[in-house]
Amino acid sequence: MNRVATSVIMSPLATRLGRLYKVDQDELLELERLTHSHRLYERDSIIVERNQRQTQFILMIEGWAARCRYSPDGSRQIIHFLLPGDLATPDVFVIRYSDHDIVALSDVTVRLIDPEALTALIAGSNSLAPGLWWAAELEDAILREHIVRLGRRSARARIAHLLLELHRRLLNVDQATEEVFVMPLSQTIIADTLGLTNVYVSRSLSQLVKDGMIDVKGRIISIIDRARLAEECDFDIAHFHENSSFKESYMGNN
Amino acid sequence: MNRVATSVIMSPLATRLGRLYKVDQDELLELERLTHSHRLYERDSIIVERNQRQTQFILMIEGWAARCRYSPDGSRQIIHFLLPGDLATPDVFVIRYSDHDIVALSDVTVRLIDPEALTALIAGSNSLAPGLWWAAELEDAILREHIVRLGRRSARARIAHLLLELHRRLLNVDQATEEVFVMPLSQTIIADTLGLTNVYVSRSLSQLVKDGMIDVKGRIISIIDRARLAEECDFDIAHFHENSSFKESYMGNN
DNA sequence: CGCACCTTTGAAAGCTTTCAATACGGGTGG
DNA sequence: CCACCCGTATTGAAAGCTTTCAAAGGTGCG
Repeated sequence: MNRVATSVIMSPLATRLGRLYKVDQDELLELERLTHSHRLYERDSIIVERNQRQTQFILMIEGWAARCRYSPDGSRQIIHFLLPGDLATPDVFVIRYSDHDIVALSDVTVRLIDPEALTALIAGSNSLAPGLWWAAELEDAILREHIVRLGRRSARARIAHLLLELHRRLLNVDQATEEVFVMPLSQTIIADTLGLTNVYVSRSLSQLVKDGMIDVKGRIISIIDRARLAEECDFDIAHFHENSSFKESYMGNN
Repeated sequence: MNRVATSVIMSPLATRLGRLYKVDQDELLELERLTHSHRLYERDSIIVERNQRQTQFILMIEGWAARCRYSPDGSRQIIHFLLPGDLATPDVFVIRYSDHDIVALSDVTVRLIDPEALTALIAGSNSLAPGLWWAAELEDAILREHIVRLGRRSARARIAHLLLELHRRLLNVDQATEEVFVMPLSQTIIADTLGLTNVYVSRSLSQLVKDGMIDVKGRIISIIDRARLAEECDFDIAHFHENSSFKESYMGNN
């Protein structure tokens, strides 16, 4: 835990960009070698604060974080989970003040990159810009999916859908096997994500277990019957845009 | 209705970018003069279809449209409203196939711009790229706000919040007065947006009217008591990022 | 005038929350 | 090694918000 990855080992972001969006390996290495510093955050600490001036391009290396908003009554809505390889502040180039908090849900390691250094690197590359842009668009797609989940699905289906989504995202950064993954979230955090209460998350989750679709052992989730799970919540991986490539984009060499 | 704006009159997008993000007027004129074609869509027609290959940068000129997703049971979730001046396909540069539908909610006029022509224009400009990027980030902020709305607010508050948000967005493109705006949406469409039923939208909306917060006459909405409305739903315009400027961004000349 | 679409209203049912109490699990100290 | 503790998870019963089903009332337009 909290060990800082060395530069020779590909970061989770590079893994995703290379594997899923066919970004050139050598340009990914440039990204890895870019001057930067790592920073650790303990669980429950604030990585970015709402209304705070943003100055760094922040990249998730290890651990889980979340974008969230707090309401006056103290309730919290988790907007998006940030996993290893995700861009925490893709908007640092054009937005000065963050409109939400980013909090660490586990101990977290991030990389801080100077926006101007990144701009310079991108200028000398032809696959990095579309690659990073693709990663940012991927988050948008997940946000849209989250809206559908909140607006049109039952508690059971919301939970099933979230599990499948997180599993897929972890698979894409080599942090899950085909059937098992670690989800460091309390049921209260899941509730804050899905617009439910922790009590009802407990009830619904144990129903999924009883129905033989998943298995839960502490923070370890096993997908037992993916087909039934996916059918129940209308899960579709199309929105992960995994069959794209920068070479086929309008920013590629086509 | 459906009259095509001439190139000399600033499009709603240019209005927003100039006024809210301080993009240079002359560069905005370049954008207006860019080769392009207009296209009309009737109400209920499909502007972009899910899984369809995207090829054009589409700009909303007139009318309302929505990003939406249909579930197997036939229910629909509206993800985001597209108003005049909005970017319908900001992701055309890096995403090949759309993950959702864009449908016309009223008769709609759009501008179709060739992505490569836009790329060329942006390359010769220094405020257009951050401007368009800012507009895209603004949509992200609205999506995040929508998630909070769906996850953590009552039906009443969801409706109040949506009304205030749409009012603000229309104000920013000169399509509303301080108190009144036209919302060409049936209550069923509002329900599809807010994760409710049309019946309950009707009940909640008439409560807001009875409580003297708003007035509804057909499609014309009047904000009567903005303060109370905003307080009830915790509305905050910070996420519109209206006090930013490209000159203060990492892509500006700072 | 009549049809199509939209809104309103009532009553019953349903999903989820609330409140409150009990159980579990992992780490610490005796 | 066991007792204790704290955060987390589970369970029950009652209440509440929203949906469903159904029917009636409006509104605009050909």
